[in-house]
Amino acid sequence: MRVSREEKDKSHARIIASASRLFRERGLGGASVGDVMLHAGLTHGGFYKHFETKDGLAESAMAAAFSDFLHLLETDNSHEAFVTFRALYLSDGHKANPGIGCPVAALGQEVARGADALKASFGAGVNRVVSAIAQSMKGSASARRTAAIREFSMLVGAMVIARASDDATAKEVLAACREGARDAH
Amino acid sequence: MRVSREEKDKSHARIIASASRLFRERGLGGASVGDVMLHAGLTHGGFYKHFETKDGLAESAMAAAFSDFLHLLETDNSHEAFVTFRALYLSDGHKANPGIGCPVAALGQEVARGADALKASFGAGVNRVVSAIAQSMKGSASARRTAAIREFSMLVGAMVIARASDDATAKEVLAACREGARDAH
DNA sequence: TGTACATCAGTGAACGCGCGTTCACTGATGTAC
DNA sequence: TGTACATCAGTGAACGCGCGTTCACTGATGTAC
Repeated sequence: MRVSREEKDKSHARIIASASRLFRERGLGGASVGDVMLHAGLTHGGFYKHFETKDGLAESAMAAAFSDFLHLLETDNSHEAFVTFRALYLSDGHKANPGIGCPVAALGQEVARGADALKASFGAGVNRVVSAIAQSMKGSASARRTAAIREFSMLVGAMVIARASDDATAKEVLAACREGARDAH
Repeated sequence: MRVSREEKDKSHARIIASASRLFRERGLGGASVGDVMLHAGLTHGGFYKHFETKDGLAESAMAAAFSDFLHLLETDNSHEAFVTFRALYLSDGHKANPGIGCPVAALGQEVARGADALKASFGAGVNRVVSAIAQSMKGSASARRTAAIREFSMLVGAMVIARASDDATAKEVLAACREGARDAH
């Protein structure tokens, strides 16, 4: 049965929120359209009233994931906020909950094999992260940007390595990167 | 028709080499058993004379990928060899050719969602990389190890970000990490 | 404001497709004598 | 060394399954008068 315009908008938002989480948890290929719709409280057939293809959903879901992920850093650009952000990034909680964590550490490799449109919007997300981190640093604009890129690269790499390894290796990698952070400040 | 024991061993090696490359290029889910066998010059049906499941192949292929990838670093532990290794890692050539590159940057996220057995052998590969990098560094054993972990994390993160982004962002990220490397030495 | 009708969000069955895996078969290899 | 037979690597058709997508249908919503 038809639902009101308002209800449709709510469904749309639920579909994106569901996809944003499930894609990060299971991968773009690991979460089906049916899974996403079920999680949004709908059935799979209605999906195409909201998106033309699964790829279209992926793009919207990724943009939403970057916005969620950047919320702390974009609303508070103090050095303390960045220290908190980095500690959360390298935490066991982040390792265990990719669905509400960094989209780069969760989806980067699948995006790398995806369409150019997806990479373009992913690159825009990366730039938002780098700019937000650079805000909280000291030095010239270009030095801050370079440092922010290196810092973010280390965070992403550490989380990818930790999630893909046995527990002992994961613990050591996260601890080593936390230590490095302490030395640098 | 049956082939000789020697021919079977050659087939086995070709299947692993083919999988090692195709998995890194297309992902574990993106390269089918049929693709791998075709690339090895065989037909799909014979696969199960060599491996019990596709997962079993993934484990063998990943071990082979780590060995290929570590060849330079494990045969020459000089500081110069490491500088070369890092320059190659952050090169456009590595970005464009995941099939013959770092297995962590290519497959980490899929391994993270895989079975514990896969993560254990992946973690062993990570430890080989970290040990090899640490060999080429200065300082106490534990300081070298921590520094090696941070260095490798940065390399992996930079490559994941570069491959998943638009060209301009990718270029900037690889350049920033190359610069950081120069500063540190 | 009421009424008649067109619209369309959501449902659930169905589609074609590619996947991992199984299987009957072939014929050269390896082995027992 | 030669022969007869069992083994088994490789082939290609077939399987069941889940996927993205399509479609006919339903009935409440939105709109024209």
